[in-house]
Amino acid sequence: MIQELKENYGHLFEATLLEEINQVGTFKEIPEGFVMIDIGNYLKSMPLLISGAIKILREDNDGDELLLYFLEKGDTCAMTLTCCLGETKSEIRAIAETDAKLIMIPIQKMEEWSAKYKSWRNFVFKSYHNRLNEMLETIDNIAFLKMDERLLKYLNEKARLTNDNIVHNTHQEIAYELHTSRVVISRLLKKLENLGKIELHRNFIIIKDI
Amino acid sequence: MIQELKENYGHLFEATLLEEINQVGTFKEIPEGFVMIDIGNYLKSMPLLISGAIKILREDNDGDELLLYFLEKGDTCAMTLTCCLGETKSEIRAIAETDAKLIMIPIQKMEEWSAKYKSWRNFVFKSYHNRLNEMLETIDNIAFLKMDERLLKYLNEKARLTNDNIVHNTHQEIAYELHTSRVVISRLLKKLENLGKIELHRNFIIIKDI
DNA sequence: GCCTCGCAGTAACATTAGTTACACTACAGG
DNA sequence: CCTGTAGTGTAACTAATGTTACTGCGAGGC
Repeated sequence: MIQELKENYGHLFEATLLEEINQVGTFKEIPEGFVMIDIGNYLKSMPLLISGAIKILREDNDGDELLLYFLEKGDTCAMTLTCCLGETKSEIRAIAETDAKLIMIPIQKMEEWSAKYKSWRNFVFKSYHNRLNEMLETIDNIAFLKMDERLLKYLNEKARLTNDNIVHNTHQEIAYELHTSRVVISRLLKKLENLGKIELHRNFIIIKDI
Repeated sequence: MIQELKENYGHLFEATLLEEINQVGTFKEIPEGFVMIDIGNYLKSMPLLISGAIKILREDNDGDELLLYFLEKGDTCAMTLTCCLGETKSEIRAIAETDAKLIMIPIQKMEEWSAKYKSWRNFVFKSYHNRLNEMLETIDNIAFLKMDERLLKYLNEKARLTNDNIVHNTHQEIAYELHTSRVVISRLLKKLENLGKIELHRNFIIIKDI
């Protein structure tokens, strides 16, 4: 593990902390689609993401979903942080968007390292900072943009994440994540295709003007 | 100052920390409507709220606003925390919703106390936690609720905050905060009045079924 | 008292999004 | 090769929200 840890977090943490992480952390590989955290779960460890992408979702009372944001390499889950400390249930669902590698840290270490390592504190604060900003952007998207703009952003974000201009999703899946209906998505996608921005196929979409 | 500090934060912080806060903090009273932080500001101190309420707003490119959430007694501004650490500009606007009292802490103390006092770390983490949850709730409101439900929630929240079942706002002001138009708000308010939930007057609204 | 201006009520219409229904097609599995 | 199913395209309609335009009211300033 130490190799991947160093590569991704070496510039953030001092050697002694890296050593501690190496000792208590567990390396994990998870497959695309794996539900890492579900709403209502209690969390016993926090993840440091090495590679891949995790999508964070919110659910309403009717079970309808909404995509909040994605986590990438070098990120951790701020929700986990708050859950661990407050010992409250998870408010969100986390699903592997792609295959992913990560290191799980037992939560007791959170507090211990926060006292001991400045770099750890900074990392935790920075994670919160990033997450708050992503939440802000999500709010901007929902509140200020129309569905067609949100859709286009969504497609571009997906393409960026997977480093691939082909988005492998059905209209139905997209509709879930944007919290709307399949028909609406099909309609808007067709409009985007007519504008020459994308190319529609069964089960995948080619993004033409990233 | 020490009196109000003790009353509001005495149970959170140990005596030595309270003493430090007392030494470096500045007591401030601000009037309703005062713009404490604006978008783009750099922040040099963080506020501990003693009394009153602060509203936190987001703005889009067209200058249209959206209410994110309110801060109350015992809260601090998580955005300030992240701004201080990252030395980035503020992404939000903070306006005193009512007259308010607060203690301003120079940001250098943030890091110092985080290393020194467990209770301070917990306070900071808990603040982040609260803010993230409030952002989540805001997202829920915008994404999952219709405008009439959002409006009702807004009115009830206002009444709760000011401890008064009369909301002193024009329709236009409400429209700004919910990011819609005055006509829409007037229409929905009239509907709520017909349902017996509120009573409309010039410049204020009486909430009847809190 | 009169005038002005901000506030609120409402109609009429446009746009956006959500819903229902149905047709068509590609693909997997027998 | 046939068939079932999931995915997609599209029409027709409803609901929700946004926009424009106009009216009337009430309080403060002169």
